[in-house]
Amino acid sequence: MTNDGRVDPLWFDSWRGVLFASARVLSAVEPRLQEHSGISLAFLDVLGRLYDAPEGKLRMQELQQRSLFTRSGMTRLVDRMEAAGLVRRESVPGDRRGVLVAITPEGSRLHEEALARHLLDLEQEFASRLTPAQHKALAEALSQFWHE
Amino acid sequence: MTNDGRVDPLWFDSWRGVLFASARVLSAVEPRLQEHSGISLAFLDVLGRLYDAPEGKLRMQELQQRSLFTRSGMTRLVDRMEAAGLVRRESVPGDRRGVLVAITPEGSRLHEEALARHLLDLEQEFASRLTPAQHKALAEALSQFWHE
DNA sequence: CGTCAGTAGTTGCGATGTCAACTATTGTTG
DNA sequence: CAACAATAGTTGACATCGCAACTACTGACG
Repeated sequence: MTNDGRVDPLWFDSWRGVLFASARVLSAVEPRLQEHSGISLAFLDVLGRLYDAPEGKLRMQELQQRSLFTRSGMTRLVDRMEAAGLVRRESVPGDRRGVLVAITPEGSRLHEEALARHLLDLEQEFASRLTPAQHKALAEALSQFWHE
Repeated sequence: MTNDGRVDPLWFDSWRGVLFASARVLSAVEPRLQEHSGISLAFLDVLGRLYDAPEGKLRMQELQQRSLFTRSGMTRLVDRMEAAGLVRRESVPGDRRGVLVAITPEGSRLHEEALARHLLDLEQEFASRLTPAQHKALAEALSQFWHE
């Protein structure tokens, strides 16, 4: 039914590769993170950003913009992380509308442990399947999608 | 707070590239598909598989295995597509447990139109940002993730 | 043949995420 | 400085998806 077996343009396999690689690796790695550290990738992602931030704090706004979530999505994510004791909401000095999200000591500890294991999982599911030259090529070709 | 600015192994930028490329391109392209053709990427994906299948029919099982959905997810997806008149459930001759999903004429028409536009969107958001050599490298490096 | 493990698909329930509307606060402008 | 647009974040209603339990049917084995 295809218009003779080859509809796809030249770049299509490259797109499919990106799509499937991310989906397959994520679905392999996320359950393990959940199992080992009891958190989702979204949690780890936010923990990481706070961990790397000055004083371990960021505004909701900043968290949201650097992530793949919407504002309301970030609100709910932080709700859950706060309920789990990993972050704390604080007020922003000088702007009573804003909210500052601060990582707790428990959040920091969990982040360190979870990230270490997570990197091992990623190593196995993704990194080890490509050569160093391939990693270099991927990084260069695709950096434009996150580098701003 | 990072253990001095560089925790990440060498392959990390390559992974981040894959992750962000897929997320950013999807979130750019999906709303446009929705707007132009009124369907989600999941719909288009299933339509495509049926369109390319002999007689435009596949079993639930086959649809599910070739996709990124679970069995229950595929049940619900097909529910919605059937409600929209794009596919029809039929019985499998010789196995009364099974369900055959058949694309309708309306589904075929929609697929043709939606895919054409979708490829243009992908072209713009993904393909045009890389050189042919880069596409070739990506395709070769990442084909292992979908090529079964 | 009758029993019973295995397979196909659906469904209830809960988790997660979006959109649009809302509240509260800030900033701008005549 | 009063009025009003803009910004920060939250909330309610809803869509989507996975897991585990369920139904129905098939096939293998004694």
